[in-house]
Amino acid sequence: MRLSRYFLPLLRDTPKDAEIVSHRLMLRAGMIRQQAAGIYSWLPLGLRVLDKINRVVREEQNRSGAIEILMPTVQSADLWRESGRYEAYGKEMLRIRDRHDREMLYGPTNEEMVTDIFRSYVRSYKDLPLNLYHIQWKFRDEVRPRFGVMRGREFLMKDAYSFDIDQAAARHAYNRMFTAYLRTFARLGLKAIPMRADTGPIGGDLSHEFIVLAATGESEVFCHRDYLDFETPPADTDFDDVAGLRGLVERWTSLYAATSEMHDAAAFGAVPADSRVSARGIEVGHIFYFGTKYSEPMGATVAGPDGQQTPVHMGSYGIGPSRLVAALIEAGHDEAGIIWPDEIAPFDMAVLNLKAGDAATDAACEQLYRALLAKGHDALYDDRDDRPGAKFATADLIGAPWQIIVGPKGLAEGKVELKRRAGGEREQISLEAALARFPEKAA
RNA sequence: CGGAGUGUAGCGCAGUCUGGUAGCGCACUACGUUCGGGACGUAGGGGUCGCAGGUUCAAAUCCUGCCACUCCGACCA
Repeated sequence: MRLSRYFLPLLRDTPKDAEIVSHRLMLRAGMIRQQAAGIYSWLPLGLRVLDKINRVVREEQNRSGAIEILMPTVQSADLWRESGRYEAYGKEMLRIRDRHDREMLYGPTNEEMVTDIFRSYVRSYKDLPLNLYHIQWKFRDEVRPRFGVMRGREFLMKDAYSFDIDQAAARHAYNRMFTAYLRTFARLGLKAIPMRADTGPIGGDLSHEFIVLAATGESEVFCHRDYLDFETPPADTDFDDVAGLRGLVERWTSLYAATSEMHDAAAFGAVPADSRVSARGIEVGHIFYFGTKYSEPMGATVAGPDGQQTPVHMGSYGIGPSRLVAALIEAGHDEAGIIWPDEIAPFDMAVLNLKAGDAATDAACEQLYRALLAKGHDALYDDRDDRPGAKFATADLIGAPWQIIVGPKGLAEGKVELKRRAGGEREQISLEAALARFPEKAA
């Protein structure tokens, strides 16, 4: 992308409403625009990041055996009356009437709807296990939205729903998703620790929140230090290996870890003092097993091996990609701007033309830029006729993992500068050598 | 929903107490000089002062009502 033809509305002054660093940087980098309290437009740079997070989330969901669908944002109240939640959900649910005065709602979650889909088609235990997910906008009319997209009213959520014949099978579905979540957050460069959690209005009796430790986190959390060094399940994990996943989850839940609601001071006190971590955390994922809470009232049953109809055991599993954008910035930034993980960065590298209009510099940049595109990289080419300082500042702010700095001085010696955003390491190398650093990228 | 604030140009702010032609910095436009870590000069453009009433010769400023947004608390992917 040529910056001169892009839409990247950067701000030099920080809007006063932005309190936390991720919100400030998202506004300054032109990623989002607030439209109302807790409601945001996603501008090109922000959308790129969101899409890249979604891609990782999808890959790991698919790997675990979940199947993607897409359900609507607007739902019928009737469906929610079946589960009893239309009354129970309260003012957080945005209720709407259509032109025929039918009661509708903007979905805060999709248990009812996915259960309806399930009961409409699935008749036999032989079709289980089944896990359906979608990535869709949700609306929860929070009393007090804050921290930008960290706690918006409208937010993007990946929500998966598992259907199994009995509790033991559902437990394995839970473990599959648990494992997928560990992988997802690790791929995003985040250390997310699963913590026993309260189940809230979703219901059920088995639930974990995945918490990223961060100074600006909303909740107080307590855990064993060893979790920070636990290894991530590998990509070739066998998601059908019941015993293997059970062992994995047992290990990841063997040590103390709890949010403040579930905190047990005595149990935490039993952890050796130098292993106690008491910190703040950002909830980036939440998984639940809730048995037949929805399948029973809504009649989601299948025929078992004995021919009898039995309600299916369900679980639901949420990740907030829009919140993850903020969490990633909280975890990766410095004074100059955002430092993205390579896989999530909106652009893989920025080519900085330090003297746009200079024939030799322009030619070198063009050559570099086209070659990078041809190799499948998302390259950003800063071809604006602007001062070098402004270009460095822009590149630092938006956080491309690499900067390739091309100017007349370097070119006179046949060199360009390659700079790593994360550590700031720089080296002067030939244009060809710089290009060789970025091999063909798989689509 | 309780408490505290803020609404003046795209962003950050002054002006409001004490009513009298709407300002500053950045950004934007034009020209010139600059150019390896957010330059400088000159000349410009851009505002129903959140909205609606009221008081007054005169309202950004005073009064009343409303709306929006932010922060602290209780609640939450």
